[in-house]
Amino acid sequence: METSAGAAKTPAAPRRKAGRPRGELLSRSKIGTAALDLVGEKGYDALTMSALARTLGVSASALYNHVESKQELLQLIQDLVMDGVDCSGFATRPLEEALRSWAVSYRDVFARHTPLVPVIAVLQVSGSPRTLQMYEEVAAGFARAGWDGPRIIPAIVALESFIFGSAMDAVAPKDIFEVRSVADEVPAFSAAVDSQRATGHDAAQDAFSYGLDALLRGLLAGRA
Amino acid sequence: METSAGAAKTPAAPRRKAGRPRGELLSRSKIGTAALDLVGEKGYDALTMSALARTLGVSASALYNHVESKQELLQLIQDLVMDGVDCSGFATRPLEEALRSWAVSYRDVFARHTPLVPVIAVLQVSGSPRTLQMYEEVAAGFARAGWDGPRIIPAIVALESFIFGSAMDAVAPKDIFEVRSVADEVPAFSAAVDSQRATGHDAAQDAFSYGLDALLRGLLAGRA
DNA sequence: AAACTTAAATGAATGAAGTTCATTTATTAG
DNA sequence: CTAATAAATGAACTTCATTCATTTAAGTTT
Repeated sequence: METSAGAAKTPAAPRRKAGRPRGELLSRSKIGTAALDLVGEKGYDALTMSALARTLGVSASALYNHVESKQELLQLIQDLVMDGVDCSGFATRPLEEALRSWAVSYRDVFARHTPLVPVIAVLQVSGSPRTLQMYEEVAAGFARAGWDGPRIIPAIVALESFIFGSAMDAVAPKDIFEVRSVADEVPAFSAAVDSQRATGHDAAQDAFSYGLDALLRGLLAGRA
Repeated sequence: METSAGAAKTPAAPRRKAGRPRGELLSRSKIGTAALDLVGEKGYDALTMSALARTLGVSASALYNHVESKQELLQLIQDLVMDGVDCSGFATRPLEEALRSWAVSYRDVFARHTPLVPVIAVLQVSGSPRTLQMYEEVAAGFARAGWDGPRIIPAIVALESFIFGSAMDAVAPKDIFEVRSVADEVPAFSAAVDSQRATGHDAAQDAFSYGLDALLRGLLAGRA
């Protein structure tokens, strides 16, 4: 990271040599976990540099000795959050099954952390150890199932795109498609909305289930 | 909101009755198109209330007579942007073909407007006439192809989720998967990355193409 | 032990952004 | 003519992220 090829820059990485006032107040990992705790308790709106500093008993500017920007703070959180994604299936179970449970837990995790979606989608994976580890397990699963090398990354990215989109969907208000007021202007659409609603299912959940099935079936069929 | 069924709240909707100083300086649609122009020229970072007001020859606070918040301004832009999505296929061509060209143009449009993705994903469709019209055409396409009512909305939402995710992907730096520095820790993944790169294709483009094919195939097969 | 070096915390200051509000302006209705 | 009203103004407010000069407290060196 700090060595040669351009990656995230660690700012004055604590070299543990000289003077720190009271015992070990701050560190990147303490900042990261405190931020994640704060988000868990009060949500992303409450995650400000000064609020975070307050929970750490420190001033806001002190954070900048360990983290370059709020963007980088979000990356720290993102990597921690990745721990919640279940990759256990790839080692033992058939690819389709492993992918399905991975995708479900991946979506659930990011539905609880939607503000991270735009962050991670554009993030250098090499900066996030846990994220990298996840990709390794998934890629190994594909390889073990005999997939062509050049197809593996596109398949993963396609699944992720669907997962991220679905995570944002999952937190949308349930009445996005409320169109009774203009039903006559959009008859086919409002009929479709009504008949979906009549099933009693959550639309976002249905879309994710159907979509994931379709995507997996399409991907796995296309390979054979 | 103020009446009964929740819809977009028009703030003090210009009732065209009494006093306006000089001839028709502002209106919702003028604000919307000016905002879209500004974004087109200088990007979303340059879209601030005061910068927008400046291009309109007006003070920032004046905008709040027509638009409730910046969030609502983004919704105005979103609806205008929807005009760029090509829905022409649904009227004339077979469903799969129509969906494919719709999805491609939908992704392209939002790849140029990624900051809108989190906005639209959570937006009441009834507030956006053009968006609503788009849904109508798509839903009608499904219905004409004989789809079950309750399956139509989930299919559309699943496609949209994939499209939004792919749009964000399309603007990610091309070197997100640069892992040479840690290749030995993630052998399967870095092998996959290398073999994809060897094809010379753009990874995001490949992922979108493969994924869209897979998703369409899966959706359309699942119905039969 | 005194002097030097250095990581790290402080707190005040900056600047950008969205938003509010009392006031003014100019038009139209009665 | 007067009253009512929509709409623009500009100053003020708030909340953030971020910067910087300074201070604090540990090690290191001589």
